[in-house]
Amino acid sequence: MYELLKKYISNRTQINDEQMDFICSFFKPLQTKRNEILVRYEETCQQYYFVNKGCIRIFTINKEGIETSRFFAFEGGFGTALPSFIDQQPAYEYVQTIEKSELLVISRTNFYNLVTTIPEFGLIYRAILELGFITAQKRIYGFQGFDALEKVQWIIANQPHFLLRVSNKMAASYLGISPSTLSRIKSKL
Amino acid sequence: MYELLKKYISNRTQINDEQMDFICSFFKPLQTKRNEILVRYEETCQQYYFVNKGCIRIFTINKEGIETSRFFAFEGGFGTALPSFIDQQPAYEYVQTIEKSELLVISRTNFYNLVTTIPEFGLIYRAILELGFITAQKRIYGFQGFDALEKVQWIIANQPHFLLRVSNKMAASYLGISPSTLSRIKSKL
DNA sequence: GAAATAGCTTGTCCTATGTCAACGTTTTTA
DNA sequence: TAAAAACGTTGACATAGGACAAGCTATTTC
Repeated sequence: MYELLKKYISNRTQINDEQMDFICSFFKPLQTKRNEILVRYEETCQQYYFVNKGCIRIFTINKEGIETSRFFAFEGGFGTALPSFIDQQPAYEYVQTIEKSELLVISRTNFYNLVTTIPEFGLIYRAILELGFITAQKRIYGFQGFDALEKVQWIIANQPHFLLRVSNKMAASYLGISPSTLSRIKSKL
Repeated sequence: MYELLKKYISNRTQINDEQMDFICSFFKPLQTKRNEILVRYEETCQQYYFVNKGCIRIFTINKEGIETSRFFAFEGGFGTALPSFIDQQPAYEYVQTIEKSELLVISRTNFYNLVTTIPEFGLIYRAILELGFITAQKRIYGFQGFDALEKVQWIIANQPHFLLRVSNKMAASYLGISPSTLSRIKSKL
């Protein structure tokens, strides 16, 4: 149950078994269904999710009803409505499992307690933030000034499994192009 | 010289005068000219910059020669080629002062020493990363699916001084629209 | 302070991509 | 397993905004 999470942590910092088990004891298993919503728009996010199996999607819907996907967390990754989790303001987004999934959930309180009391876990959080920041930057760079074809090539180069794993519609809403355009581009390679 | 920096720190964490002075002692003043480059493409970034006066721009140039501006730090803000600073890979971007500026510079080594040894400074770094992440997210949301007019309205709402402070060309390259389009939109409000 | 360089504005034209619709296929539900 | 719903593909059409160029203005440099 905790193998992936332990691997995630031990890959990023040195930590003894006792502390590892202590950390894991705050993560509770959660089974979810396809398309289950974990955090709703305007809800304040109180949990951090680790994906053991399945996939989490973070997305939003604007006033015209258009969906934008912001982030996908697959097996072995963390995901939540991080801006809301951090500053405890209502989320401008939804958190959803797009497949039947198996998650490990930690409450915000316990998460920040671990960050504060266990320096190694503080490092983990720092690494999450650093990586999140770098990923967001790459996405801005990756998309700004790119046409639709270049965006698709970019995602293939940077996240090879992405197009195989998520639906056309969701992929298009992540890339900021219409499903029709994505479909046309894929048909030409 | 150090007023703004001290204000930045004391606004974000509790710290005594002695530690404050200790922290400040690692920041060295640097005068720069208009359009001076501080970090070049493919250089590995070794410094963090605090803006006392003037303005830092982070930007990149793609293979077709098109500039994209990623971030502007004004008086009282931090800026650097953060992805490169964090992971010590060559930067895919430039750091530049777009006006005659007065900076306070700290080396990466000293910066991370402070982060590690002074918990309050660790909190400052965490706050920088959290804010950077949230800002990047808002930008992705703010721009995805927006047309040119909406982008301009967005920047006016979120950074009211932005269009007054930077050139049309740079503003356009930040918004991901052409200078012509920005000019046309501004003329209609 | 004159010359040169860079930036801003605005017109014309053109293309990439969105919208809409029709049809076929896959997935879900009962 | 049958019906319904959602999704993917493709065609026809419309349009936002980019490219380019010309002229004007502001800024820099010497």
